[in-house]
Amino acid sequence: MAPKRIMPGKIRLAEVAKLAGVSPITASRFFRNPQALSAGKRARVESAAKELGYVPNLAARALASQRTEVIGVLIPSLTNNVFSDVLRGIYDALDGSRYSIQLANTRYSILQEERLLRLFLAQKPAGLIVTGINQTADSRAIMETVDCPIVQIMEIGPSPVDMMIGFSHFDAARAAIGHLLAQGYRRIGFLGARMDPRVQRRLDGYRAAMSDAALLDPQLIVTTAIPTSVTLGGTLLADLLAKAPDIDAVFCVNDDLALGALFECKRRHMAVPGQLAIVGFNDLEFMASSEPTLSSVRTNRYEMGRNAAAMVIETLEGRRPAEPVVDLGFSIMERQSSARRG
Amino acid sequence: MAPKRIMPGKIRLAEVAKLAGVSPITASRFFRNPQALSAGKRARVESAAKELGYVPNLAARALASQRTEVIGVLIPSLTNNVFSDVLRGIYDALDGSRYSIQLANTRYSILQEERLLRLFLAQKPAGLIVTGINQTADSRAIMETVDCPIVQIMEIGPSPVDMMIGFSHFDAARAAIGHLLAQGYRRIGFLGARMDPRVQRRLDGYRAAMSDAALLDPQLIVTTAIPTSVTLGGTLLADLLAKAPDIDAVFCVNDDLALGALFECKRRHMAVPGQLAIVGFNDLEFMASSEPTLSSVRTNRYEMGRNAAAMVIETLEGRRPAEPVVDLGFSIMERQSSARRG
DNA sequence: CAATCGCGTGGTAGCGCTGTCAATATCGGT
DNA sequence: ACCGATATTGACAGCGCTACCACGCGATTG
Repeated sequence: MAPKRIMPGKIRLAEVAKLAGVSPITASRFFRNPQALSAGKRARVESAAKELGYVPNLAARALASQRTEVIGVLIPSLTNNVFSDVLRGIYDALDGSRYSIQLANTRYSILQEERLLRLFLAQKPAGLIVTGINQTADSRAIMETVDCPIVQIMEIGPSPVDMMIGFSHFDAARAAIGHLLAQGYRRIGFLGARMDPRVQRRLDGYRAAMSDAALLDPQLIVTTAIPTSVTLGGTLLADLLAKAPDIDAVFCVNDDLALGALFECKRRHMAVPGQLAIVGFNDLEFMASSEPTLSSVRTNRYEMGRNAAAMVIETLEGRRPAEPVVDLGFSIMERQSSARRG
Repeated sequence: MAPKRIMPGKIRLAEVAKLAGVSPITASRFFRNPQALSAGKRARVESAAKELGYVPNLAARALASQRTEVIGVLIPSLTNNVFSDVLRGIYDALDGSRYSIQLANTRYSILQEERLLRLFLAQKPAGLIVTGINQTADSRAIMETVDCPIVQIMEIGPSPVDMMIGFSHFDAARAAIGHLLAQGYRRIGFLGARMDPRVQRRLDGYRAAMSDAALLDPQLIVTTAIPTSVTLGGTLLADLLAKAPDIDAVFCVNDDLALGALFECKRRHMAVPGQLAIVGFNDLEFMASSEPTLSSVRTNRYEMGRNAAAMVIETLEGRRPAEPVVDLGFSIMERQSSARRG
């Protein structure tokens, strides 16, 4: 005899349909496209579902419809609080929607990213959010053939795979240097860690600004591939001071380095900004309440995540955003650590 | 005529089985329980799968087997870097395994947690990781009837739903106060934000230690429901100093508050630890490189996440951990900010 | 030597939902 | 009153995989 794996007491769509006095397919439509039903049936199905406590089986739905309601998110790091802000934005945007997140960590490796991308795509995600614009050629090719909305976040560039939201790291860094120049600083050092593509572009922005002012000097630049930390900020500043003792300011590629640099100054009894001005990047919360308060480049990370997720959802719902590339910009937060010189 | 939705060129298990010259069911077994196959067929299926680039359809698998390979994770906050360390541990532990993570944010609400729990459970997760031991009665009841491994993380308590990994916040706070007392401090303030259950237990630990030393004074305690931040640390310290100007030390329930308190001291030209000793909680990276370096209570957050995920996997694979409750402990990191008095 | 056991394998039928298309009901216009 | 167009609804089959059982075969047992 044929084995019947009956699930006793389980509430399926069929039960809801039966209670509502409609066919299963009509009940199904209620969940996917409610306005296609007449008001009467809509109400009946709704109350039947509520009464029975119906919860759709996502696996069955995914199998039958050949797509999922999962948005894949690829970020390079879970440690970096920059990404936790972005993630928070993404989760907030999806809260209450039918979509959920599948998160994966590329660890700043584009090969790892490609592997994860293939893994995600095999499960037919509803959409994809990827970090940055430096994917492998294969990754890019794959993404271009996939027919789900894709948003590249954190930065903007010339040729989006699909959509893009972020800001110009080059411009932001250049503006930060512009601010220091305007405040009267001349020997402006650069502290960089990890040196991922976006940090690299900040370095390019620094170079451009310094070069335009005829102040570029390789001695002013200290970088490392080591992941960033507050401790590292102190170490790098020490290195920089050894190479170029006459610096009057430092631009740090992130706020952790800036904080570490500040502590290093305290340790050396160097006045900030009296002897050394400091500017960070990202404008994390603590920058506004340190002593002295630390100048930084504010980036809109939460909004980036939130809008990226919103763009995916809008596209999925047929309301494709008018502008596929969104520049969220940045702003220079001028605080005590970069007060006008002298 | 019946509509056939044929998927052209798609590689299904049937294709793999055909190429390997076995039945689909044998091919299926290869992926679920390889050692049940004879060596010959195992090799044949393996090479066939590789040759065709077969990727299993997770939705079909979930539908047919009535379970998923998803481990649900409920955490209260995405912002708090304490949780990002835990998450990193979880993701690292699952890396390379067949399991994936479904993450949800309870925003410190146990009602929200209950809602998310129901949502997760409806999709039959392979396992569950939840934060803390303060669930609603309903949540607890639900969890106790579910037959998947569940790990409660961040703290330990008397009656685990299933498994548990963490440490005693009470003991940790009491030990921190014990350290300050041993260093000669007597008027020790308490700074608390958010006041979630774990922070509450730290307060209890503080109270116990102070009470044992006959030093407890309500004026020494400043708490708020506001979420924590560095800025808030400064504000709370200012409040405390207004209430009790004669304090000689502060215990902060987390490191952000401690950093904020440090900056507030600098602003007031109060020497640390000369006029005020500071001890934080969690031992985030910056605590060791501030000026002065800040004492803290080290908690093993990464290990907590990593072990929690490992415990779930072990249970799923039939190797249930010998000890269902794991105390990861803590350690007092004694640094400059709580140097011996005088 | 027959009865039993267990391993490796395959056949069959469904898991719960939705795509496709046909069928019916409703409606305005002539 | 008739026609075609539009809104609603339903029947059917199948998405890709696995649970359940059956079966054949050699090994074990008394």
